[in-house]
Amino acid sequence: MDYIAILQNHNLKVTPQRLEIVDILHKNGHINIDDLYKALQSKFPSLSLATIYKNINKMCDKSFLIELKIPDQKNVYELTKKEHSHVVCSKCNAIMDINLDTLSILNQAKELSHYNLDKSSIIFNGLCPKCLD
Amino acid sequence: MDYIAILQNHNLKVTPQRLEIVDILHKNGHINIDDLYKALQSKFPSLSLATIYKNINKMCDKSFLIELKIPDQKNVYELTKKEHSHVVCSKCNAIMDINLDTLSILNQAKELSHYNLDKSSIIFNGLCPKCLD
DNA sequence: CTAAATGCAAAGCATTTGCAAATAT
DNA sequence: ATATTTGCAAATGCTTTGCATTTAG
Repeated sequence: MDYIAILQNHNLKVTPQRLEIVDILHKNGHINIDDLYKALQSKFPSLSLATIYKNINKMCDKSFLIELKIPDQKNVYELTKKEHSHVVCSKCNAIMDINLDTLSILNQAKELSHYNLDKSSIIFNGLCPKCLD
Repeated sequence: MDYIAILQNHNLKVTPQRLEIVDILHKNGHINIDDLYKALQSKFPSLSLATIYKNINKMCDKSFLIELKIPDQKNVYELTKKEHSHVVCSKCNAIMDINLDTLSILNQAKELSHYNLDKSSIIFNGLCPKCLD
């Protein structure tokens, strides 16, 4: 995947730090600030948390990233992609994307609330197959 | 509603501060820490934020309260009641409860994920009827 | 009487800000 | 050449903790 073009399309200068951040996000799917920091240490020993925060915030502002607020856990970040929902393992914290029939759920919510809804944040909690054993 | 009994049922001593917290929660439906603090000032000028945090945390531990993490907003708290979802106005921050067909949504999520899910957190964003005008 | 709750001040984290030096375009 | 980004240190802000005092049961 062409991270360089993606960054440029969002008016973000292409720095080595950013490329690595995007790469880690792409490989991990979802990651929190601390784990991202740890994952960056080896390649950029001098990289500071401040830089991570600045980048993550800017990327969120540009809708390049999405911030996920998960009950009882730290916020995690993921590259923006097609709308989807999440299931989270209460034991090992594994996060998985799922594609619900969001449209019908959203319509249900619109009818019930009379709000003009455009976004949904749907998160489930439970045990993943591995932790079930 | 009998707040005293409710507190006692959860092994929480009945203090004037707690009664007022529960009363405010009951009247407001959803409230964040700061607004709760402000709302308590007049009746308890000496009440400290530490006390609020201690109480809110204890009440959450006892499943007497639920913490709601809303995208781009401060966490809010509500008295635990029958499972439900929330719609939030992106403009005035009004929060409304709705009763979706959670069971079928949960089943859909179970099938897709193969997780053994037991909890869901479903939040929608958009404009409320008032802010639409 | 005992255990728990309150309120204050201090401590602890997470996140943001300011600024000088480095880097991307 | 200019504007942006980085990285450090300091500042901010939110939440928790410790402890002495008060209060509930």
